[in-house]
Amino acid sequence: MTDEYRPQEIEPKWQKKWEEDGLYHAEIDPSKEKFYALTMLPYPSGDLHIGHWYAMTPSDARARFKRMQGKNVLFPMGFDAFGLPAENAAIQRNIHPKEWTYDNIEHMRKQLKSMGAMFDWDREAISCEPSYYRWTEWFFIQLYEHGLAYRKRAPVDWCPSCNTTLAREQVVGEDRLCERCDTPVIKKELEQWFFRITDYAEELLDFSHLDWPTQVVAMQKNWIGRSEGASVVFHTEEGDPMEVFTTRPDTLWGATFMVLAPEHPLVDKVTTEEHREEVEAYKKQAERQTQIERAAADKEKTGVFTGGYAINPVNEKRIPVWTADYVMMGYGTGAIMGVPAHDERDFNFARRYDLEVIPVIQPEGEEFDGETMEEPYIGPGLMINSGPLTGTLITEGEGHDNPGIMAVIEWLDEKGIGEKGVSYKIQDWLISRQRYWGAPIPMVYCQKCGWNPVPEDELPVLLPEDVKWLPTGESPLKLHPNWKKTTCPECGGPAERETDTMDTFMCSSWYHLRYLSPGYEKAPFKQEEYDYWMPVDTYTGGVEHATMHLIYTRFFHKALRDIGITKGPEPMLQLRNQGQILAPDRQRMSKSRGNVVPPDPLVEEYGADAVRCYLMFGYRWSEGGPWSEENIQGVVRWLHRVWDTFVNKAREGGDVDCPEKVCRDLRRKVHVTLQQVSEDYQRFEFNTVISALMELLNEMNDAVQEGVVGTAAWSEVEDYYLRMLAPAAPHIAEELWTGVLGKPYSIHEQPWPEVDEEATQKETFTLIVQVNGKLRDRIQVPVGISDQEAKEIALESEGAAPYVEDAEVRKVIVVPGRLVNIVV
RNA sequence: GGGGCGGUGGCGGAAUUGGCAGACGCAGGGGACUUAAAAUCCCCCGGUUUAUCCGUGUGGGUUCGACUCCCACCCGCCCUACCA
Repeated sequence: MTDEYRPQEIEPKWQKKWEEDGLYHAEIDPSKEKFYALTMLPYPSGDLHIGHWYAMTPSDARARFKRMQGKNVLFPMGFDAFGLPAENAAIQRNIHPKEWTYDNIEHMRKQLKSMGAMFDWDREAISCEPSYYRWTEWFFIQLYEHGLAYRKRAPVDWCPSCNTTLAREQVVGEDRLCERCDTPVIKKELEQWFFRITDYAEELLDFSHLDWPTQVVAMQKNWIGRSEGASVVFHTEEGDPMEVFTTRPDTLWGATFMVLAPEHPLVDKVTTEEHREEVEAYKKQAERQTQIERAAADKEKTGVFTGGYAINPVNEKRIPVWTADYVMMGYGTGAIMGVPAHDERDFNFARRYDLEVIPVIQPEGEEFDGETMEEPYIGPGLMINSGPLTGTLITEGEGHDNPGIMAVIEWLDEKGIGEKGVSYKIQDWLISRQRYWGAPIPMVYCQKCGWNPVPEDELPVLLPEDVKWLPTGESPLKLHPNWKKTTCPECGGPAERETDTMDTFMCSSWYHLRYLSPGYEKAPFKQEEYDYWMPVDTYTGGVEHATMHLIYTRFFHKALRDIGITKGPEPMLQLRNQGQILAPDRQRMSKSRGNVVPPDPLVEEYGADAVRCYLMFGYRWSEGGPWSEENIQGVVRWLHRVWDTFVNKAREGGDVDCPEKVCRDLRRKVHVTLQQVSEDYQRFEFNTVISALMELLNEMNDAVQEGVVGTAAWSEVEDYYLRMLAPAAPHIAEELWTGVLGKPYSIHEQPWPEVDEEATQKETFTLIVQVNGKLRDRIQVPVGISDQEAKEIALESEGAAPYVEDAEVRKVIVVPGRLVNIVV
């Protein structure tokens, strides 16, 4: 046994032994309570980043803590292995995406293993394996057969650089840039496959079964974007219905114009010959507008008059129909009523084009004049100029929170003009990608029979290996000479395969299920595994997935539940997000900035345990912060001190008589620490886990000076210390436990210690003496002291005396076991 | 514009949920050991006019007592955005 801590020697040794012994392999055990701890799987980009360590190693520590608490813990790992970068690498370096991906996986698996995490590699799942994507395809067919997948021609966001369509979630910012390459996105009309996630919008807004961060809940609510109001049908003068959605049906009498989105199908019909040229030009320009970068500040509303008119159904008023690009085809019905007196945008538009402004909501004590008002009025008030509903009180609040609006909707309903309506921002999930490296969409098109799914016994539809890497903009599958040629499952005649592949979010929507039985060939998972392990108890990962993966996977679970494949309301009960580790310069780490901190050299120099512990200690886990090579030294020193205490200091002595008080105090400290550490692991407060262990070590070393080594108290402290340390620093804990103390292998199979409540009790405490709330004295007093005694001690205390002497004591507050505050 | 999170020493961060502000660590200063350095160990470390002092972004409030609760505001980060 060396007397010096050498992580480079002990860490690989234990990793090898743990793996040989299958120490972390999880099996169904009905006698134990299960715990499914899931951490987001990496994309095999090539190298593990310190951010992966930050996300995964504290998650590992917590999974280990749960295991020691007696839970049967499943903590799996895999690779989200389909996706664009593999294809980009293929084009750039002429290497097959499969080869690139598998090389990366092999390398990253090795890196992951250096964490010393309790990943169960027997359950590894890789989404680009045929045995995996066979089931991704199968799920698609399930959704298709239950009416949740459909095909439609739609204007889609298209990245001209990546040559692919993008989901709404992958288009970022005002400039509408591609999430991956920052190229401005353009619109393109294509036949695409969609999932009906909007059918689940309402249910997705129910977070009552979830313990998720408020931030993520807020982001999802925002993303789903539910609005309550009314849908009202206007008609053009020619009698064509024009449905609008409004959250303010109470302002219907103030509608002085209509606006259609430029892409609205009715625009052509309503436009008069006189205005056709102008409207056509505007439409063209609007289309281009989405293609060019829009200046951020330019919010000026533009539009053109179509020459057509509509009839306001509430008062038969004839109002002009305009088209303008501030109305979006993708939200509501793509048509709005313009109420300039009570809407910011409508107001600006009306003033610019000199349209009538009629106020119909009036707060007390105000009288608006449509001609002269300088800004719209958005607030509450009484309805005026509103026919039979004049005088209705409109309060703050939307939909059913607003009785006045509800009264209006009821009236509209009675008259057959409109009805209660709900609108969502969320759109159906577009899953088609014109790419090679993804799971093929298992559909076949026949001239005679239309679209049909590939029969289940023919799955998986395999990707062809012999493809050409040309940046053509078309899917390599489409260009392949014969891959798409097949026969119709219905009539047996010649047919063609769908050449698009699926969005990789489809693969990651169910990976937590594949871990349950990764090799299984009869179904995506074994039922008994599902019944035992699901749902996921704790899910950890980055907040960047809040509106994509985390909505998709909830939808997926709910859709499969309705089909009869999954069970329960939600797939992941508890979610926790780690923050982000920044570069030492406080910038986000990126290859282009060249400030990426690679974990491997750190592991090489300080050991995995030190890196793990520093990532736990140096930050509030949910916040993150800049990497600091300076600060890691504190943790490195601490681990060396731990080693020194257990290996050197504690092996000497034992012949000195140790005062009983030292033992008692040390026992108290260890049990108080145990209390805190248990709570902090539970709450994901990893920084205070480590600081508590540092404090305890400091006290242990003080006690060693007093001759505590050799006592029963010391044995207990040694034992408990290593158990508490084991989740955070699994290697050194194992070495000291098994190798130095000679206790039974493995520490990671030991139970978590129990707090001895009695040992945590103190005999004395520090009584705080305040005068008028200011600290004046601290006095050691016995624990069970009465309020009266405490009061007397405080009044007579040296520190308080000068302030109390010539003053009148008005009141004395006693907080038992804590303080006395004298009010003078 | 809307939403979320946050603001505590030179730095990372604690604070039993309304009761000793600054735990633990980094950096810094001093000392011990050493021929010397590293390592290690010990001491100091919010400010100042050194005292009935000031101090948790700012200003108010509630309270015997506020980093913690309430109101108003300022700043930073993240998400989202012509949402009808």
